[in-house]
Amino acid sequence: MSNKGKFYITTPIYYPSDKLHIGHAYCTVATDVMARYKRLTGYDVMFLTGTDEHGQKIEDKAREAGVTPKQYVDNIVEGPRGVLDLWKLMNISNDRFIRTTDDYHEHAVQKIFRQLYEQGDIYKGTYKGKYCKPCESFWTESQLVDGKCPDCGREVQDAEEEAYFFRLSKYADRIRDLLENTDFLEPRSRVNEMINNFIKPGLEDLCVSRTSFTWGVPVDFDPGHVVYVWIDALSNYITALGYDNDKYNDYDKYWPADVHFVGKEIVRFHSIIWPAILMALNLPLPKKVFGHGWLLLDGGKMSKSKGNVVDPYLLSERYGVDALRFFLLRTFPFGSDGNFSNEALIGTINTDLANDLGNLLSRTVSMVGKYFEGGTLPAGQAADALDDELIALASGLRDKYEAAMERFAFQDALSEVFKLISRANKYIDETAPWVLSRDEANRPRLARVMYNLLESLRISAVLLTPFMPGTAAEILRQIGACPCCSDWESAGKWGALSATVTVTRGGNLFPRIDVEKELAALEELEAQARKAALPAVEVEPFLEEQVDFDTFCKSDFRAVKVKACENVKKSNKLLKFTLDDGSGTDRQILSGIAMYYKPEELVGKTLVAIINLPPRKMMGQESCGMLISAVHTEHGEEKLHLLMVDDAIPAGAKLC
RNA sequence: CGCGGGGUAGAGCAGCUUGGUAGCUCGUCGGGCUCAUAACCCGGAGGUCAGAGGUUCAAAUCCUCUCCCCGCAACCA
Repeated sequence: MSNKGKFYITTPIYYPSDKLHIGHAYCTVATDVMARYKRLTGYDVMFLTGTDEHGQKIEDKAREAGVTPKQYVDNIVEGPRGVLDLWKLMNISNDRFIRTTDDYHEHAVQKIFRQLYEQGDIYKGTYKGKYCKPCESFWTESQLVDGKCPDCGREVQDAEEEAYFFRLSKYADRIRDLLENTDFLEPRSRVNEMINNFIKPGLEDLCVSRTSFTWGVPVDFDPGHVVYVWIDALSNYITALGYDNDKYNDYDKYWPADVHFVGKEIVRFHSIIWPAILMALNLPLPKKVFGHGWLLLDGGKMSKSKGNVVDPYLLSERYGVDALRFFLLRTFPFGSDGNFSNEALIGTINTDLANDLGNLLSRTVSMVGKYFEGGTLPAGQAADALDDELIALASGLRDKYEAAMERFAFQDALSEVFKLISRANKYIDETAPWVLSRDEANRPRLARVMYNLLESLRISAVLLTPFMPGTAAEILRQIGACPCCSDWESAGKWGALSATVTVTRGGNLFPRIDVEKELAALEELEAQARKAALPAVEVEPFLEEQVDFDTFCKSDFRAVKVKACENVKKSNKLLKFTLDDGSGTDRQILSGIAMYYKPEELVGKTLVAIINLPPRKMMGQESCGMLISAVHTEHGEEKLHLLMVDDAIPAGAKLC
């Protein structure tokens, strides 16, 4: 394999305030595919990912959970089913993983901050904002909701705090030139967004320190200040290579980055702030920033609050990592948003992977085994004009694939591969090997047909390797490809596979999925997950208003005994109680609790009722009073318990 | 007039930069095959490309306006 030089690629460092979702997986898989592709083609690749672990939100989350911020992020990053587990499961081949809480990074950030301060690119000023006293939180004008605190809705007041600022404005012209006149930022549509929204209105200096929280890298020359996200997080791309630290020593080798893959919401930080910081540090700029689209759910974005976060861990376990990896890049154009759905996922697995690719391998290997002793093709094969189209398509595939990959057009690259897979399936129909097999004279021809199919599979498998490493290896194993006909070089050459190859029948690559059943199962799982995400127990908020003693005393609570209880006809909520209230006359009360109790289990119980409410008709029957219950919410579900008291209490006993 | 993206067959999407027969997947209808994971192959039906106007010999594609959906607006990929 020829060494073409280095390739440094990064994902954003994710914010571990919660478990990662399918959107994070999308970005990371795309980066992984690119990294594997570059390695395949002979580059020395450095692939970096990591986590951005400081900030107010994590400080808050940790407090809620009753742990230290470090314990909190440790759990999400290193804990069970955490970030590291997820990337391992998804077969992510990152060479390095950076956490912004790593010592070497923190020290480097302090050095960078100090350098920028000493050379005048960072200065001390005041940060003006709005302050909510009860919440002890700073807000910017734009964060306010109707001019009030977005958290509690109360009035806010003007406030100032001391802060350090980065002279972003100084670099405005150079940034504008970078965006408008180079292909630094892609896709191109993102450039307009940046220019119109941020450059044209004028770049303001950027607040790069905080005193309102402590979970961050301390500014070492000014206690009380912590470095804010910009310098802390963005600089990971160079500190992870060893910039300003002794942990690593690869800065000179790999910087500048060849591409930063980022989500569209952080394009601004990577295309404006990050280059400006690098300009100030007098360092080379990354060659490219690519802002990919989002995975949407039901047309809207994913968010915890919508309770619609899809769990990549679960999907990987259920369908296999390769299927999920493939689906993410096959289905959605990388530069724009895509609609994630379980139907689409299962549909893609069935159509592309099971029916087309899996079945092609299965039928091909099976025929070779059936028609040729020991699954070995004989020498002396007979070509035919019928083969030309297939061979031409397969021979030209690598170049088309490469062109698409170089544009980060994963969807197009896969689409090209599947054109060949499709063509090969058709080729089987055209050549009808089962007909050839009936006459021994056709043996040379039959062997050639099989060889052509194996060759098509081989080239496809090599090119699928970055997307589905495990699957591609299994295909190559089954068709008997040796390492020398499994590399990038060989993918561009028809005929690399030995003519007398021996195949090995294996299991099905991707079993077909029963769509209906599977969707129902997934919905059930997601419902459970949603439920688990809701608070375990919630109770009604307490009333602020006071009730005076006399009013309270007017409510006549009594112990009552259930003499009979039955469902009310045509009602699915109401139970009809016949009660002994100690007066000697039966009392009838209707209560809307049929979904919580069966009538027969209540007979004989001693309950509590208020008996001096005005009688009220429900479903044509009179209810004289109300039974008292305790209510609360569990995982979003209403729960109710009738108040049952000691049976030693006689009917009619007054509660006071 | 804050900015950006989008509105193309029943569903989901590509095509739009560089105008010239409207394409893919699923679904549906019909046919073929039997090697294979009830998979594979062929064919049909189904679209006034959101609406209106303009440029042009020619517009889904370029320009103008209108309507609708979504996202962003200092840190959720």
